[in-house]
Amino acid sequence: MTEIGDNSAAVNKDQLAGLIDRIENLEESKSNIGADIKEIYAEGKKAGFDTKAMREVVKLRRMDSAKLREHESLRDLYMAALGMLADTPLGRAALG
Amino acid sequence: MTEIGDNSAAVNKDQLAGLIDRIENLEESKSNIGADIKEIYAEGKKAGFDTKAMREVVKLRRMDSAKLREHESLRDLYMAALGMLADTPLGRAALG
Amino acid sequence: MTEIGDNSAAVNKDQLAGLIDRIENLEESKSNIGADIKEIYAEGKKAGFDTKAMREVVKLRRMDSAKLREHESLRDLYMAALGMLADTPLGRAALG
Amino acid sequence: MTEIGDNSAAVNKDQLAGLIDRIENLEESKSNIGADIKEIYAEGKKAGFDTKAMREVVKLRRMDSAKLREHESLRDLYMAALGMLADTPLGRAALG
DNA sequence: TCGCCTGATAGTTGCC
DNA sequence: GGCAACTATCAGGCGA
Repeated sequence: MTEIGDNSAAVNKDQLAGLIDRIENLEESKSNIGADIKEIYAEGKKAGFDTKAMREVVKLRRMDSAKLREHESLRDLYMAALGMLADTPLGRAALG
Repeated sequence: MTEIGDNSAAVNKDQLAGLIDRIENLEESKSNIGADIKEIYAEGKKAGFDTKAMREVVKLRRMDSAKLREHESLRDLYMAALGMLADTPLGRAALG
Repeated sequence: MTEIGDNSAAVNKDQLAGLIDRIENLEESKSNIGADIKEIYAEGKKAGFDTKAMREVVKLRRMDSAKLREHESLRDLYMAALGMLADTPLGRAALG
Repeated sequence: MTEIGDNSAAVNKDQLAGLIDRIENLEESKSNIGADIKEIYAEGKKAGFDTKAMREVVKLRRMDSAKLREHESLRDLYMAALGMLADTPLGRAALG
């Protein structure tokens, strides 16, 4: 066991408390932002937009386009292997 | 308060216990099946398949195709509105 | 670049189909069980039980066996790791 | 049949772009905060704290203020609703 | 009955 | 590379 004298313990206590405090503040901010985002989706919904589609747009835009295409290729390959690439726009694009 | 005599209380106790028991058994089965599914994905991964793509295939197959196309249309419409439908297979399909 | 050609699809086709099939079967079972559970709640409701209360019983019993234990072990671990904090406001707050 | 034509896209285009833009900005903030939090944990680690224990402190403090309260109110509600069960094995298990 | 909101589940990411 | 924590999505229940 390392020796924990009063001083070093005191230092650590304050230090730890400081770290925890900073983390908790940041987490609260993060949480507030989450709420804000939620509100915007709600706003979009009231304006007649489809929330699910909005979310997917955001997701697609966030994805690196190289990764995105790789993922799509793979998925389409699997779909093709299952004989399911017939009559969707997606399927046609992949086959084209 | 309704009057709850011993008999009626007894009946209800057993009945309730039975219901709860059946529910808990079913929930356990459900949970086991979840674990089984997880295993199959792991198996697929070991066989060299991309798990993420597999999941999306399952998801797409599960979706009612009418709903799926509606969702895709909407998403593409939004993407188009944002000027982002240029150089992906997806985009070309939607524009085509 | 990975080669996305006929052969790679051909080799794994049956295997993939098998995996997907097994997953879909399990998902269906799971879904059926969900329906069964729902029925039991309905049955309980017809028998005069309060559905919400029933759900709470199930939830609470689930928590009691899992989460409360986790909570305790979490607390123990925390106390062991951070015993040095036992008499600070922070420590008291966390332990209290 | 819904009309998917130029006009519907045109009408909402700016509005949609605005919403998406706001969301993306917020998500970026959120993501930055996440990075900040990560840094603080790293800082704590360098200072000799156990990261896992730190995370547990944060988690526990979060639980203490939120979940434990919920757990209690759940239990109260359950007790009120099902007081009739107070002295059955089931009841004792749930209440115990 | 519809919309909202919470709780459950699935998916992703980061750590070991 | 597997495992565990966290996040985001989805579905079901509740209240208006």
